Amino acid sequence: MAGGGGGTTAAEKLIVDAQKSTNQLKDLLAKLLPRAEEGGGAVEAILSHMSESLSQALASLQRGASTGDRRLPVPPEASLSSHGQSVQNSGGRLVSTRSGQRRSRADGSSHRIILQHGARGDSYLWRKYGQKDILGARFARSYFKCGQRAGCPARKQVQQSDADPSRLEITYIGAHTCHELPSPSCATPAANSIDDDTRRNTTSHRRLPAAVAVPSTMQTLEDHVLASDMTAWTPSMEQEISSPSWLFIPSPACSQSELLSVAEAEAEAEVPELQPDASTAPVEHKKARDWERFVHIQLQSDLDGKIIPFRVKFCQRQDDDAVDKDLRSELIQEAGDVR
DNA sequence: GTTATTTGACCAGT
DNA sequence: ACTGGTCAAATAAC
Repeated sequence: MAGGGGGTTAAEKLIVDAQKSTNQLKDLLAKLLPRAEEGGGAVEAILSHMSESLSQALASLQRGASTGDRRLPVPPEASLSSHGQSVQNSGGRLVSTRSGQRRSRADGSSHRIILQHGARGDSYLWRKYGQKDILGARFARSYFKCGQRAGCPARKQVQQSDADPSRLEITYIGAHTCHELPSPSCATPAANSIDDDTRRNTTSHRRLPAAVAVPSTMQTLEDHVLASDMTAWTPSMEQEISSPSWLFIPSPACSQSELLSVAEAEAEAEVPELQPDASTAPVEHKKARDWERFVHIQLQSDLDGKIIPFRVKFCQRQDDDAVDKDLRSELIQEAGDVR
């Protein structure tokens, strides 16, 4: 690990925080089981929190002991949201007169997460605003802005790994300022309480094939927990994957291209599986009431390139009376595998 | 008509 | 000069 004792301690606290969130997820799922559609948004919120905590943990590790327990630096809002004025060039095209289009990420506010197939990403709503071929890379890089609330400076870049096309390398840049917005509302477009911005941004649903917007496959608690989405999946990426195998929870936290590509993939996939890593295949009891699954994620430092593997364990113990479902979730750092 | 995505051009850091 | 990041017009989808 690049950091010293101080940074590591801070990261540990954040990871514990993430574990608390997963426990909340357990409670919510148990309570909302009969009304799983309404509960989906709250689950999304908790998973978002988990993701955020992990992100901050990584940032702490990157900073090391010298910086103590400071929070993630938030990029100056103005630098991301003020784009200056535009003028028309000779061809009639609007040419921006803004300055500072390209921003440095040397402030450490970025971090990369590598997701494999089946691993769940964050649950924010992202809007794609660009795609770029990168020199020396087989796959284009996609650029996303947070679309959850206007003005949120958070961005992410998604690129399919050259070495392992089954991996998505996701770089998060900037902190979300949309936390105040209750995610459950975001995830339930039908709710009357959501504000106009949110309602506008959740209309990506309308472009979905109806069969995917409300998939009949999402009927059980296990389905919800095991469901995975690809948070930055573009059609071009999808074409490169020969055998997609994931199930999907419809959520406004995905862009149109994400939903559509997953929809197409879902049509081809026979059985939803969550086996992102064959070396630690999940112990599955398909028909039994007890089951457990693992989702593997990796965090990679932008500074030293170190990859820190984690796995999230979901398991359920259910009594024979089938009244109390005991869904557990646990975040586990996979020791001895930092590289 | 509205909204999201695509894509070529622009801009700035290296 | 090259390259990556962003903008915004054009296009697609609904």
